[in-house]
Amino acid sequence: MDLLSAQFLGYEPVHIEELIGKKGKNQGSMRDVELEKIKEYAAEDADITFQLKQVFVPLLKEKEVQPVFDNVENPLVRVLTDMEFEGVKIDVDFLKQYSKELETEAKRCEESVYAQAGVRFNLASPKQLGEVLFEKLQLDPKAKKTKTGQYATGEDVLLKLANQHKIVDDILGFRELTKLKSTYVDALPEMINPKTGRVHTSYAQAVAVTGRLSSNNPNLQNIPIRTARGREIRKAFVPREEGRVLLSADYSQIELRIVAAISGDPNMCEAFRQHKDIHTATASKVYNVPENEVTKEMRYKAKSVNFGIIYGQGAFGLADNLGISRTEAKEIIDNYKKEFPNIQRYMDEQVNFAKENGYVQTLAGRKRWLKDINSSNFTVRGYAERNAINSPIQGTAADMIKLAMIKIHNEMKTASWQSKMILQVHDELVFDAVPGEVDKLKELIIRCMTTAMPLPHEVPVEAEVGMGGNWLEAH
DNA sequence: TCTCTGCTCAC
DNA sequence: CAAGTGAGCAGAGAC
Repeated sequence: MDLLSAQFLGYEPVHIEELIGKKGKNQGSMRDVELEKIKEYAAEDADITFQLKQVFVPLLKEKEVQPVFDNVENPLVRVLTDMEFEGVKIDVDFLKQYSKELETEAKRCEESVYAQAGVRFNLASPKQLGEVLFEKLQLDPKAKKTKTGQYATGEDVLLKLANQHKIVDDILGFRELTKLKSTYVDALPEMINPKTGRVHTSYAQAVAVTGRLSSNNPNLQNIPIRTARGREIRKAFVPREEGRVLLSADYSQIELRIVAAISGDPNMCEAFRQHKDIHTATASKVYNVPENEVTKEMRYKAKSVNFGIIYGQGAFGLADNLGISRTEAKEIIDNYKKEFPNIQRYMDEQVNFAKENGYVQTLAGRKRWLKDINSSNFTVRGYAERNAINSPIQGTAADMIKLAMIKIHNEMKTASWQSKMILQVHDELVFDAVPGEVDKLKELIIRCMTTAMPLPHEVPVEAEVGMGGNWLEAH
């Protein structure tokens, strides 16, 4: 859904691009298909449900997904429409000020790079940067190239050169600062709808193949949080009015809980049932030490393995990721498989199921078709096999939060609350709340998120909620 | 002006 | 060969 289609659900039409007098740069094809279809069927005065089925059924492939359509996607349309319509307030003054700071800092990094390189060039061009680093400065005689023959200058490549030349810090600094400035700090104020004074994202319901939502114009699902400078940007996401607060609720380790539950692995299920720190518990098993003797490094490595499992990562990837030898990586993975035997079995089962049936599915019955699963090409087949492992996990998490959103939205609507659900970021929901409703809202959110879709083997689902004067504080 | 590429942000 | 799902920016080059 997007804001435009709101008019067919009884809202006044608000079209961001028209109001700003500027066309969106990246008009997703789904959005256009959706709009055309809706216009077409609206002209025939057809029922909205029917209209949307015309849109989604061909995309999600036939009737077998009907339960997912009827129980999840169709009810979710109204929820997303409301969220898009409500939008989120942005503190423009804060961003304007921050933009200047980023500009100054970026300039300093840039000048420092030119001074150290002994030439001036366009630092924002990976092509030019590669030539400077690997031809003029000769930082790595075995420098990797991209498929188009340029030198690769991605973050991972540069980090490996960091102890060789001080220039690397300034290059990475420049990259971080200009990324933040161009993608968020300068772009967001431009996206404010003059009528509402807020930014209204569009959620795409049928773009991500796993069943996740995606967000665009602007994308509010990739607002920085990892670095200190990036995190600042979240301070600009504020309640719509004086006196209101932002509330943020996160699922805790939802994908790992889903792995545990659908694989039925006894050790991992038990760790969750006992409310243990899952990465510490994993490290304890893998390294065969008591939990109180798990070191930071052991936990860090176990965490990496846990995430790798979700993606179908192998020893090579783990070694690369952790900067350890492939022998050590293989040892860790072998131990992991031994301690959590059902996880390996689950992965094999998913791949075999896909090979026989041509698809895999989530707990709610959402399917992902994998046409390459029996390919004779190793690379192509390997990719499909990792999809077979990952999709049910990522997709089940998507099913769960969507069901929670529907329940929360229904209850808020029925009781005519003034607080609004405004954002979804895969495992997080954000609310713009009035103070008088905060307590009951917190209760509602936690209750719905944790019970919307109970997991097998009594694996508990947990969610945390925070509150504050901006998105950063709410975390 | 459009499209592709490389890169980087999120979960 | 080697880690899943997305969106958006600037550069580079085709037209």
